[in-house]
Amino acid sequence: MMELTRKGEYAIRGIVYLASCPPDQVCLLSDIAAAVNVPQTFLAKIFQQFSKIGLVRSYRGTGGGFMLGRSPDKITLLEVVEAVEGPIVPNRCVTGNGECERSVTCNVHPVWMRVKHQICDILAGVTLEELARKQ
Amino acid sequence: MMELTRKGEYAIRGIVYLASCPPDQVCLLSDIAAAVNVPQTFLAKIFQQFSKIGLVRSYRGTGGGFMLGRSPDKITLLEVVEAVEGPIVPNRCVTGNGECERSVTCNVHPVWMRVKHQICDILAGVTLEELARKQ
DNA sequence: CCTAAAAAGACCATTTGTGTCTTTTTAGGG
DNA sequence: CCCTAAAAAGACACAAATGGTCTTTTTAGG
Repeated sequence: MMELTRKGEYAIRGIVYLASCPPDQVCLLSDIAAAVNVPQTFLAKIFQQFSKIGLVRSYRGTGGGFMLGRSPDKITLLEVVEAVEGPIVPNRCVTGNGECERSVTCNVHPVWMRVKHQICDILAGVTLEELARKQ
Repeated sequence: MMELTRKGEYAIRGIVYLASCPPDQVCLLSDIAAAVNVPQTFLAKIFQQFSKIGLVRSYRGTGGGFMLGRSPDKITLLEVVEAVEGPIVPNRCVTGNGECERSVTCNVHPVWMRVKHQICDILAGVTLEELARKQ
């Protein structure tokens, strides 16, 4: 359980690759897809989403491609993951949209809150710059 | 993402209810299902699984039903969740079955390891006894 | 214009989730 | 020894999510 989907994996691979490129270099989708071993059309979908929220910038036409929307040390892993997988919500109880009438008396509720916050803290503490840095 | 399924939710509700019953009381499946508001046939499936690994004990025939397999302070939330949802694995990389040829060079890998351990630590620190305790 | 590239949207197959239904086994009580 | 109440087991079914592909459209450079 608690598993990232392929989409999530591919997204991370793709955007980390972008982060590892020289700043201001426009990368071809086909190059990125080949480099990180992800189906190109699938990665296209993912990057289109990212582009809408400014995580990456896209350029159309000849010489087009993708680059990061911001400097890699300003993008956290949490942002990337949530952009592609939706918010980190271990349990329906903690979504906060009133779905759970048991939340008042439910002892499990605070446990999931702790889980959620721990995950978010960890992911928010990692930037693309760190992930792209060569070992 | 990272979301518990209904099955997981139902399982927790059901087994926490069992934990809140007097020890050695055999509970009717129909009573449990009604009390925690879960489809009876679905809960049956879940408890059958639990019974196989000793998390609950089942009794057939007249006067049959379910009770906890062990004292509630000896059962952790982690056990319950993993029994029903499978192991806590945020990423295929950390499953350890050699699927990820990138793990050596992958900077994301250790992050998911941290996530995994944090979740397990939290869930392992909570027992059914605590969850069943009235506030 | 022509070409290269991303954007957008339709489409589709497979898997997973969320159950139900039926039949079988087991156990207790009269 | 039946009868009944209960769980076990297994087949079935439908919906949603996952993991893509394909085609058409838009955009930009030369």
